[in-house]
Amino acid sequence: MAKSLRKLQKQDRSNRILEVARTRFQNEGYGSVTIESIAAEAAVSAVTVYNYYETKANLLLALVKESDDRLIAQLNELADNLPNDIRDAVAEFGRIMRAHAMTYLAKSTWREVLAASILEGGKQFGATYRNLDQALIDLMSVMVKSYQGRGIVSRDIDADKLADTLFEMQNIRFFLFISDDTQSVEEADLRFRGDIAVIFAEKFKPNLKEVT
Amino acid sequence: MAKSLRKLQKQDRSNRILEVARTRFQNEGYGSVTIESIAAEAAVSAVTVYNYYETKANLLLALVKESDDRLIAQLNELADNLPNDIRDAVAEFGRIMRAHAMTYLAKSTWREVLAASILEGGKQFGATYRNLDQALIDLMSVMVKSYQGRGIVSRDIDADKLADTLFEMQNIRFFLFISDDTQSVEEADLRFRGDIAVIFAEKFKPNLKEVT
DNA sequence: CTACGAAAGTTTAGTCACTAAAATTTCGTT
DNA sequence: AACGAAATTTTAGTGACTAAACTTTCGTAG
Repeated sequence: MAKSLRKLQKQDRSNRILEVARTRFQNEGYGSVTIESIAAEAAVSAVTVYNYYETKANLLLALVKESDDRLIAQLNELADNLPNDIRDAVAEFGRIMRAHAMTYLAKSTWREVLAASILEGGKQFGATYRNLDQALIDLMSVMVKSYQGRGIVSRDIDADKLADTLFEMQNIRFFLFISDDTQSVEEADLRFRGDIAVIFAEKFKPNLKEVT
Repeated sequence: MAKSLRKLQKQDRSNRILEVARTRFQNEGYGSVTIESIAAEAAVSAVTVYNYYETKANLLLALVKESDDRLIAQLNELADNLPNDIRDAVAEFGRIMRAHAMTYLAKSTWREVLAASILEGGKQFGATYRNLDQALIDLMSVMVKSYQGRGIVSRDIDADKLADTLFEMQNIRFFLFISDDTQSVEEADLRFRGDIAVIFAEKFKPNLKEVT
């Protein structure tokens, strides 16, 4: 047999809910859409929505997850076509993430996503979010290693650790960007470039060199 | 006249609410305390609580703000007694912040605080939170400049920018620490030290030195 | 020192997220 | 065809939060 009717129905209901949620959230804004109305349009009871997605915010999280593939694709494109300066590459990494986010949801909605992912903390959907992060860190790591391979970045430094630090730096800048309605994409870009410049700058006095 | 009765009463009511909230949150946990019960114990109506603090999370935020003074004091103590290595100073900065947070609230409650501060975004209480951040960045900046003054850190780098980057790096590590119930204080310390090591390490190949 | 007006608080009525449990429908199998 | 288990719906309720009507109370002008 193909797949029991029961499972197909379940899958279908789940899809319908997500589909309705997507368009409603996009058109009316996350805050103004009620679970009740999503349920009605998807022809299920509200409780069923909760059975599938636990909370309204998780429904949003599930939606966001769908866009991950596209993001990863864009970043892979960058990784396949790296600029000469690693600093430009890292800055571009951040720019792609912000641009991708902005084409997908409004800042206020992203705040709901971030808030939800923090509250979920140890639990289920929070883990989902962290999976994406790990994939992105890995990608950053590939980039860093590429520059090491080309002899641009010293082999003495631990690529994974540098990638992790750079990614998390981008992460906090993304948080701050999303948290502040007045911060433009250009401003966010500048700030992150500032971080990158500082991170890659030589910081110890040349005559007192004591880096191990 | 000293201060109109009306204002004194207002002040008193506000204090009572905060006081009740503090003990209840501490004893019963944020999630299990209802605004209704806080209002009853403070001898006001629930709506009055909302008039003063807008949301339950903001009530929590107001509470957290109270502890800021103590935190700043501890960090000032560090600034007055800096170790020889700037990396140790920055690591200690982070350690103090985490330790302070853990003595004050449980991780799950901190998650509520962080989530609320993100959701508030542009608005009022979110600004409050950002004020603390700015004070901490300034403190970090003082520290960095001290190392520059002693000739340990190069004068070529912009102290304010380095301080900003280091602070935000600590900030994201704090977020991740709070978001993950399984991450111990020791582990968080190690991760942040990893960041610091990477940030202060020389990253460009010695023979290809091309830093401006 | 009293009466009026504005400030502050309370009541009321309602929306919405979310939950537990009882009742009902529906698929799969014997 | 019929039983049992899976899944959904119904029901009833809690708690955060809000708008608006209503009431109390302080400050002051007469």
